[in-house]
Amino acid sequence: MSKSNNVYKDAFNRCLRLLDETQSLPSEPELGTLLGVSRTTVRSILSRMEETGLIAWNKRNKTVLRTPRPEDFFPEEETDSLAEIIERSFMRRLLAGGAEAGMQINELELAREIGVGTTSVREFLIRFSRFGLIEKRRNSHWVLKGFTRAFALELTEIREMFELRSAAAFAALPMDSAVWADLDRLEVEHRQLASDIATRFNEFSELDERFHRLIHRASHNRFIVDFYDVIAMIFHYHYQWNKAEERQRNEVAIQEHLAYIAALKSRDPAKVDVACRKHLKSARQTLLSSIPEGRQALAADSTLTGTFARA
Amino acid sequence: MSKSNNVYKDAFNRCLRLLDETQSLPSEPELGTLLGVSRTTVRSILSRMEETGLIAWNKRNKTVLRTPRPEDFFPEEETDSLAEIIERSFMRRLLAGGAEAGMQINELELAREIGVGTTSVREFLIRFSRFGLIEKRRNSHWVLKGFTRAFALELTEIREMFELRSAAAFAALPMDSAVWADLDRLEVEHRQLASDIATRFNEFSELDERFHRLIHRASHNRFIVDFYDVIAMIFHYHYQWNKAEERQRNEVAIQEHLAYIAALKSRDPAKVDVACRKHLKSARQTLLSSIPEGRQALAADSTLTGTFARA
DNA sequence: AAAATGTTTTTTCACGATAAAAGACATTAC
DNA sequence: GTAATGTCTTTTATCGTGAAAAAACATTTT
Repeated sequence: MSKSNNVYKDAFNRCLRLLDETQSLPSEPELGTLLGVSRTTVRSILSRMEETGLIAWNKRNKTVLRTPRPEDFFPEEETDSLAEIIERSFMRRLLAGGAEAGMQINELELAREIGVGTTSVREFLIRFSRFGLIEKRRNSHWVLKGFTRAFALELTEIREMFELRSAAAFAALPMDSAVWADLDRLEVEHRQLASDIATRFNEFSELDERFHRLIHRASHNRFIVDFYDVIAMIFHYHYQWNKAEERQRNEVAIQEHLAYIAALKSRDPAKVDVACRKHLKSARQTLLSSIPEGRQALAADSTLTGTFARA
Repeated sequence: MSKSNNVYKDAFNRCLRLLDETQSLPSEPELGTLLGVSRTTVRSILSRMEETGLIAWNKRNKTVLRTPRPEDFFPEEETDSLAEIIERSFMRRLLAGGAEAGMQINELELAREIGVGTTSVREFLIRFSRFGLIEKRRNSHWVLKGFTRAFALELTEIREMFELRSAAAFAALPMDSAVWADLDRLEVEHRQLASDIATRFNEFSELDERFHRLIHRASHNRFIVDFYDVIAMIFHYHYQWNKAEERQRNEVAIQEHLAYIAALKSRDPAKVDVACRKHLKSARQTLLSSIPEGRQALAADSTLTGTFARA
């Protein structure tokens, strides 16, 4: 199968939405920049749009012939990259239970079950290893360290260290820095979400990530910025499986963020420290409460074979 | 070529040294544990030892027939894993000059120049990326961020944060913890090295790593422990290219370590903090002084093609 | 029966091959 | 002459394959 053309399909779908909005298409290089793909892919997209009668295309003249219909789009599941597919599949197994600490991870089995080559699985595991949840035995298998309370505590310890430092650096930024405008925009978004919380509470996780990434960026330290990837990954999946009291939790978090934002705007280091600590403390509580100690197999079908096997 | 048998060759050489020392060989499983390889590899080793007349081997009876000669050993360069070969080769290019920040890294070219498959190079780059020196453009090439002053500052910022915390945790460890004995042993090694510094100054880097790893382990935080890999990698190569005043630098560092050890043994948090800061400060100075700002191509042969190409 | 050796199966590691996607070069249009 | 389009080349992403190494199973020895 060699390589799927998901880049093309995903860009095609995004291009359709663009077409729907603007009713016109720019030049090939411009479209490439807009979609984040090369001209080669842009031209494939335009070819198909011409074939399916969406546009008339002759050199620089691109005329929109009709509005995109649902059936013009590629199915969403065909637009995911292999890495995304593998990650989702792996995380589902990890969180579905039956994945106890110390178990072995079998590359070949994982590859077969997901239906991909071993190379892709290997590369995924190497990339994933920086999250601290798995570990490689030299010349041998991977070992699952498990999504345990210890993991959550170690993660939050670093997070708190990094965020306190980043927040302090943020507050010390000169007033003419562009971040203050970014912060203002995020504040507005927080207020809008707060007033609409009943219907839009599930939009918080995305806003949460943008907010914290903005703060971490003020550290101007690549290791701090990169570490947020670990936090983001954990929270991403955490939000998916822990839906209990989601609305209420998010409501509280928004208020904490607003207090945090106000503290940053005051540029008073002591106030920033207090607001940051308060928010981090409740974030830690939320995460910890979703990891019962002695996390066991939740499903009873945990057999001795499969991706995760007993050591 | 599929896969080299470097694991076997390396284990064979180590087994020869063992044979030379003990004049006998234990059972197959025991030997496997000792050498850190599987029984399959152990049996291959024994087979060759029998063939080359080193031992007589009949089931459990392994009789040593003669002492290993230099020509019995596999050449050292055949015992390196592919990952090691690629890393060394990559770092040489990186440090040899001509590798400016922003340059592209070409997987195919790198693979061809080193004489290995692309998969191995890809996996190396993914693993290496956590060191913060390179960055991947989605669906495209890697970008070299460069071994710059900024990098060194960001690295040491985290290092100092982590080590101060680890040192504090270390000092707070109960007296019956096994680490105190480890610390005592390291202290002795430091004193021995200090008295022999004229001839053995180049042994310091290895001792340095063991000392700092012991301290970091007291944090009981996998992210802190893992981060030391980044520091160790940088210092490893740093020691190789910056030989200026090596002896004097190491002499100073040993004294700082001894003061640091004394502070830890006092278990007085304030003293630990002072000693730790002092050592970290001079470690940072040493690193920074070896990275001239505006680090340019040192070699004149930097062409527009090759592993690192101008963006 | 515990622990070794002997044998077979499975998994990891590394490669070359191939389609997708990016990038470079040549040509044309404004 | 700048910026687009048209064409060709190179690189990246992914797979299947095969040897090295690990692991599992069977048999023998003490």
